[in-house]
Amino acid sequence: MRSDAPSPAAPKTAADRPTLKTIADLSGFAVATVSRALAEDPKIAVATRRRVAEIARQIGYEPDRAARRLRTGRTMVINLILDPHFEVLGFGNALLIGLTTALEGSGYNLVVTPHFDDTDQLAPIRHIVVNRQADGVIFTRTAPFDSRVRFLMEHGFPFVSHGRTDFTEEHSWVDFDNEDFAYRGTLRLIEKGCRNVCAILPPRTLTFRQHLQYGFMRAVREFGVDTLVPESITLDTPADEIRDWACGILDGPNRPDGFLCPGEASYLAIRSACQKRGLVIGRDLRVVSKSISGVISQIDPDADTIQEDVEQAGRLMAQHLLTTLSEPSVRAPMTLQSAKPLFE
Amino acid sequence: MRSDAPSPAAPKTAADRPTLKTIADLSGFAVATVSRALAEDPKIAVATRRRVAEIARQIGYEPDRAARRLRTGRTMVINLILDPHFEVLGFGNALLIGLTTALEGSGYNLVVTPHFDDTDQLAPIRHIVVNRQADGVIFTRTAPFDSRVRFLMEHGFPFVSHGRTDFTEEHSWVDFDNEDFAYRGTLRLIEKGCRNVCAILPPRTLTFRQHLQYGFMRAVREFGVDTLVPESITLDTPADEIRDWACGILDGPNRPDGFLCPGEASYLAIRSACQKRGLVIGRDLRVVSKSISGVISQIDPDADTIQEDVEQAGRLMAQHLLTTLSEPSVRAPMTLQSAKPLFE
DNA sequence: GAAAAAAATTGAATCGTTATAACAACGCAA
DNA sequence: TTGCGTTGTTATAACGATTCAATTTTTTTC
Repeated sequence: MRSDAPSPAAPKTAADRPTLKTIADLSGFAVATVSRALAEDPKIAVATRRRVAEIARQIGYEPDRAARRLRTGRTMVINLILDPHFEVLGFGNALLIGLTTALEGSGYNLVVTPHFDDTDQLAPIRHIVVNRQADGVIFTRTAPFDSRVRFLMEHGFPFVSHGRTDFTEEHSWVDFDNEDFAYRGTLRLIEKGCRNVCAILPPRTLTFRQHLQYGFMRAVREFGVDTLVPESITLDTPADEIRDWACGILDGPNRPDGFLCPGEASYLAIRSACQKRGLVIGRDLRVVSKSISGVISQIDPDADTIQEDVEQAGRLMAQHLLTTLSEPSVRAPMTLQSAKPLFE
Repeated sequence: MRSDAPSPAAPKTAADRPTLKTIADLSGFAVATVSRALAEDPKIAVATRRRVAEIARQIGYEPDRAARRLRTGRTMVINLILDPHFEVLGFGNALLIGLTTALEGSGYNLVVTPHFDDTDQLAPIRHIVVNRQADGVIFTRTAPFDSRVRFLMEHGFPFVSHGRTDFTEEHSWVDFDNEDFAYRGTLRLIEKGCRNVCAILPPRTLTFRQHLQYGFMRAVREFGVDTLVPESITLDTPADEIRDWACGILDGPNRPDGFLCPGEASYLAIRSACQKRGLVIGRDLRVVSKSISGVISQIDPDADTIQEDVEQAGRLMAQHLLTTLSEPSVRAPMTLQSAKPLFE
């Protein structure tokens, strides 16, 4: 390593990064004093604190994350578990933007971990908890009795889930009011004259299927219209499969005249099927869809959509987690995002 | 916090996380020996290495990141700079998936940092370099004389950019062959009979504008067709502005009969304008677009698109960075992703 | 069988921070 | 003078890994 043998200049970056020792030497105080002064310890004289803070500011001191983490055990890391369905149009992006903006300036880093093996959802989380890789965890697509939630609660590990559970013990979550979305969306379909409405729902494993179903059923019961809830088709079904299925349905004897799509992908699939069958949405049948990225209204300007603000969800989740981390005793923060009124 | 007052059992998780000391005690070797054994130091007897490795495996030992980082200076972190235009449909997601999959099992963590202040692109990177927050950096939307690239090269800090620069000194990058895309896309338009083609280009600040322009101009010169390259409208222009502009153009005296859209958003905007003017893509005019998320072919099954594999770009960038990190002496890896042939 | 060489192991220092406990220096009461 | 609180400051010991420079053990050589 005789890299700087010939060249005299070129000071290696960050080789001379300031530490507490630097400030100690500069100020004349001991390292311990400097540390406590920067921590605003009341046992340190106010004059000293000011002096030290000033020097720290001048030389651009920033505490070493590794040293801190080693000493205190706090990682200053929040881990987002990226799951296989993250790729749903816009959802992941929006969430990420929300998370990072809310975390900005908090001192916490967001690390993103994938988990593509659906069979063992717990693995990445167990790894994080057991090996202390983060101070808190964030994940999506929560199940009624989610194994991740159970594990994290058992271990007293801070987390915020996107979506609720059916556990009795409280935990922090952020969720979109899917029941209200489904209720109002269905009402809308009925109001427009639909008498046979179809809802594409998430897989049975996910909690928000229940919510959507409740809202949907509540609306259809009130008005006594016919329904169709496919068994084999869910929000996670590949687009072309949904499309083909919808084509079949549209050809059938009693075809639905209204569709409720709790996701953009399913809307596009239905739309695709209509195209194939020469049907026009808004004339031959009605569709109400959730809107996340905004593509839908760009494609079909007068599509009936209800906006889910995923970026806000991200911000909320980050804020909730920060709260939980700073004051663990407080009640777990929970937020239900309301479905904004339909655009008319 | 008197949670475990009554219960005697309940071993606090990870409180007894195994360290080198644990293995040392269990095996009878010294901590130093264990450390070197796990590092497969040839000066340690093979039998010892095996013995130590076996114990480590049994008790599930995993080295402490903070301790390692403090001692060696290696953070084992790769930082992705999330920029304001990350939200472009699908791009960010795909990149993230690619990055995380390629990083899986490498020991590197991916931390995501936002940078919404377009005025100082350098700030987040300077912070990372000066404060040793990561071992390598990844970013997108590269400029011909990108300040980030210059800074990182000056400091000898490992990075991979998405997009090339005009610097003479080599550095690692991954880029889509936009020139070829533009060339072939334009040829396609001409082949379909277009005689007045319009290209929406990225802002002048970005390198890939040049590439697209070259390809575009090469094709139009070969066949001597008319062109329109808007000054005020770029890929970054908000969708509704592009739409309104396009409406104006379509109303004008010599309206283009072909559009080249190097992004999904611009395609949708053009499409939107056509809808407004009652024009049909594929009949009244032609559009060739880049496809990233796949929405386009879902909306318009017979749209002319050329696929950019962003997920692969992510994987490549991660691999390149890993290579650079493990053998810094090797020539900086660079990859030009070829535009796949048009689907016909 | 002793000296030299090679092989294997280890003690101690170090990275930058924080927490504990000890230590000065001071005034003030007894 | 002795003793006792205050009030600030500091020495020291961790946290868990790596690495240099010994040190011990084994093998080889004469």
